[in-house]
Amino acid sequence: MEEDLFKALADPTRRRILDGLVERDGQTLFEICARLATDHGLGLTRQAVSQHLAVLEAADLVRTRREGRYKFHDLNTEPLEHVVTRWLRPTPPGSTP
Amino acid sequence: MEEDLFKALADPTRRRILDGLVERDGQTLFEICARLATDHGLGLTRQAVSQHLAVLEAADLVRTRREGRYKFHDLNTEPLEHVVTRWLRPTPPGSTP
DNA sequence: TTGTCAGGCAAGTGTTCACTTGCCTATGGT
DNA sequence: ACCATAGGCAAGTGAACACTTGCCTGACAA
Repeated sequence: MEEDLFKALADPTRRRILDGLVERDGQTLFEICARLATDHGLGLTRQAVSQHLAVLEAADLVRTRREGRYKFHDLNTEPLEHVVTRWLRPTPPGSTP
Repeated sequence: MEEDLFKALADPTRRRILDGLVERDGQTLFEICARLATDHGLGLTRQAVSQHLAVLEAADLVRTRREGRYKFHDLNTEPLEHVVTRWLRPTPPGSTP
């Protein structure tokens, strides 16, 4: 749903998680927790990050794959494609000199 | 702020307001109220819409200009430009056959 | 089997948010 | 002057949200 997408993007921590996944795909939950702590100084609980990942997954911004006892998280940019263009008006010619 | 932008986009009513401003720029508060009611069946109070417009204005998505007792609202798409591209990874060649 | 590591489920808490109600200001018409 | 119109300010309410704590499941190694 479109609703899930915008709600997922509304939280700054979730946007940081997306930033981290752009750098390296296939991170595990503990990796994401560590990166949030070291790179951004966010001391979040493992469950907090897990819930954020659930929201991102509901928005289809993050895909997951299990291997053994690890669960890797991959970024999916496809829902973002037609989001901004929704309001980007065709600029009238001559309005941007 | 970036925070204000994403929070502004998080609410469905505010996204409808943006949709309406894409169709016709320079709408007044009562016009926006009427369009939300007729086009989308949303029976919102004038103050509710006014508060939504304040949030959109804080995100710089809406610019306002006063003329007499009227206040016209104009859409500003500039904050949306570099939003999505933040996470749009350069697709590796051959990954989209 | 026992211990450990990665992750999940569920209830509880405090804050933020959307929306309403009530009153106030200012501009314009008659 | 009057009154209607267009909008603003502020307090209050109920729901959604972010985050925590505590316990439980499943996979690997000794």
